[in-house]
Amino acid sequence: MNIKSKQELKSKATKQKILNIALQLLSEKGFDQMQVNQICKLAGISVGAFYHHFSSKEDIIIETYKEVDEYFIQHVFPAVKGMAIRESIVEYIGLQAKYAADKGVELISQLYKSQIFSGNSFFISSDRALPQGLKEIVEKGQQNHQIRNDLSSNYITNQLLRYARGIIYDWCVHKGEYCLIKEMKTSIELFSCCFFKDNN
Amino acid sequence: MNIKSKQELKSKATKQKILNIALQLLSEKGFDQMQVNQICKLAGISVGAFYHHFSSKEDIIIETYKEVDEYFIQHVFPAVKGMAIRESIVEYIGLQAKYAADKGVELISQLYKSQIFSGNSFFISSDRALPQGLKEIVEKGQQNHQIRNDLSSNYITNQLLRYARGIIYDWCVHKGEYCLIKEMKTSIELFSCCFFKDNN
Amino acid sequence: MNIKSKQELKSKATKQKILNIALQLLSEKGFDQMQVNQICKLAGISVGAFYHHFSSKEDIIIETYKEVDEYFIQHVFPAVKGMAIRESIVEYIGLQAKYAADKGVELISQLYKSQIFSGNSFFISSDRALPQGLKEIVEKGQQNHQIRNDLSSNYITNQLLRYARGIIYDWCVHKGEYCLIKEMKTSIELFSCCFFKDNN
Amino acid sequence: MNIKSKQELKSKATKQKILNIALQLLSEKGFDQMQVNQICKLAGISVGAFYHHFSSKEDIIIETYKEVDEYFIQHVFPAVKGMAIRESIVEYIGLQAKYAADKGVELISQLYKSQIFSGNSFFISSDRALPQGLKEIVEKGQQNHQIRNDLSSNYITNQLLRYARGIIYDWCVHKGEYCLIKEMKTSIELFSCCFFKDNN
DNA sequence: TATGAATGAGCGTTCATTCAT
DNA sequence: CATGAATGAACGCTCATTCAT
Repeated sequence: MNIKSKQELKSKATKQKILNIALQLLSEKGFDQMQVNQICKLAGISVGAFYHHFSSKEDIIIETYKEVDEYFIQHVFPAVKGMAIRESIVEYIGLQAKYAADKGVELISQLYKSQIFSGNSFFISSDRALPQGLKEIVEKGQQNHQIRNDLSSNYITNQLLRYARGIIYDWCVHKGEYCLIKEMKTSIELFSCCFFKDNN
Repeated sequence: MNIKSKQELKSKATKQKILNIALQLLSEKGFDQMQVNQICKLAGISVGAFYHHFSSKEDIIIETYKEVDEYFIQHVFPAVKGMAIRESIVEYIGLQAKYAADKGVELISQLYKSQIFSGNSFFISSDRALPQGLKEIVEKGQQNHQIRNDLSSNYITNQLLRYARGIIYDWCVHKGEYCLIKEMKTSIELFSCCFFKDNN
Repeated sequence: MNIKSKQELKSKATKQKILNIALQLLSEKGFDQMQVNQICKLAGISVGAFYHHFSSKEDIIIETYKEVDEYFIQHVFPAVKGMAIRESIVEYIGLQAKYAADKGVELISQLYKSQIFSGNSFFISSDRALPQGLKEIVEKGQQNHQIRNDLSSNYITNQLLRYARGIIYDWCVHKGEYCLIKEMKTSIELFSCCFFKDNN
Repeated sequence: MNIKSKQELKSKATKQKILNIALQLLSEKGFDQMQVNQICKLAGISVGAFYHHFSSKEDIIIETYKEVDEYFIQHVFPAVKGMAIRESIVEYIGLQAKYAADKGVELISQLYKSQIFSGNSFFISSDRALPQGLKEIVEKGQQNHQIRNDLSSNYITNQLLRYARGIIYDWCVHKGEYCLIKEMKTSIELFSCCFFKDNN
């Protein structure tokens, strides 16, 4: 291992440390009440160092979504490969629910809350890995003639993701009182019927 | 009219005046850019008077909730009376969308934002007029054997409302870029198929 | 009982109620944090009623001292009548300590704290019943030739009271950790020697 | 001198500058009338800089405590070295009075006020330089058989300091109307008799 | 790379007191 | 005697971001 990679490793570790602490604070106090100063104090770094790793406070949120995408690329895509279309859609969105449940209702609530007024629209961007993955499944289903072709794959994907976000939002409003994963599975099974040709 | 009620009347008028101007500013400029000072200047009252009627700036948002049910009782219930089941459901939730569109994306965003962490769960209480009205329609549909009887009226109602809230949330995240009313109509028509016996 | 005295009784009761609640708040939160509004809410009266009974917020403090004087006139003066000079001085100031201990360290702390910057000087006024009573004892002692005549009765009285206040202040700083009554007794016995002719 | 210490030096200088100006204003106008804005304007810094160095306006008061012991170690200890016991006690406590008088009644009032409810008990800690110095004098006096041995040096020291604080508190309540230094001298001479064997 | 002192415009909020009713 | 809506000047404090070192 050479010097450069050592530095890189340390840099990555610092960034991850900042991110972890920031997310901790985010879920505890919310975006507005999470102060850059405090993150730095807890992470044992200087304010300058923070801005070396993140271009702005909001960048924390964006990085988090990148983490989600990473999770989907690493774990979800392989998991649904080879499944039947129906199952893979339910599983795919089910794993989105699992991710949210794992992160905890506090953090997810804060993310959904801050999304409403954030400048960036990373959350709903169709370019992200998460929607892309689902779109691919839908398109495969359309090629197989299992999924309706009178609606574009984009439309169907967005409908499904919006529905999923609606359920997660609902779960947040209910303060995580019910099992998100189970609820998501049932609801997606119900809703996805709208897009399949054989409704039974 | 005695002295006491005169005072009360004046007090109520002042409160309503503050509320009107505040909501005006809220939808024009957003919560953060809506300044207490400005509200007071426009309302022709002192800052102290504002804080006499509202315990904080955020209180403005909370007061708004109370208007929603009033709107439904006054306008929505009569409007859907006598319609066919399918139409009445679409219309009912469509009017929810209309209400949101009328109020403006800024105000609705604030409502959806503050719901996530509010102590009260106004949104999701089944006791409110809004869900009750929808439930009645669903039950009528079940009695007519148009709507599935294997799912409870409560379940179907909650599904529909949650889906609607999901779309409104999505509309907020998209900063009101698309027409909520049209989107809601199409989406509900799509989704409601899941609950009707004859899916065509 | 005629109408007038009924009214008077009610008035007195209201005033006492305000005073009790105010003192409760005073000891809990301190003078600055005790709000007139809150007092009124807790007492179930209007703000106007408060200002009917008290000319200002600070008046609460002044009334409290009047209560102290009342206590001394009612209970302390009779109690020390007939005692020997030495005993009566120790007893007199001892009862001051007892009063403080009864009221609790919180309230006394707040009183001592607010005294430092109060506009009124009721606390240290020589005209009050409390210092007058002690002065009489000292003068009696001087006439009996038990107490030094080279110092004025005023001077001795002030020295004793100041010393007593110093001890009470100390007790406050120590958060009432020691027994004020015992400490006061011992200390006054020690200090009062300075003013007696036969020091043994 | 390296970069780091340069920064540190500048930081310290700024903090000291703020402190000096704040204390100046404090004794001139009192705590409430001393405005953070004004401090900053006079110090030629931004409001943010003030809050970078002090967590609140009250923090100014707290910082002042730390100077007292320094003053005693630097000035008082040398001054009383070699004096006779009686003189040194009077002088020692007299210099405490001089310190208070020099600082001004406003500042000292603030100290005495905030002591009552402060978390730390700086005033009454026996570990500080101030009480330690007095205790040493008392112990020397006991070894010389000038001071009573039936009372512990601790007890006598505490009695004297408490008495002194009582007088300073009284001086504060009287808004510095009389000469604290003269009053302290006379009073300590009077009181200290209680602890000397030859009372004349 | 990293530090951390400095920026500074801007805002919500307080609350004893009054006085028309 | 009692009410309580209204006053309104005044102030402490925030905090993301920058940049000289």
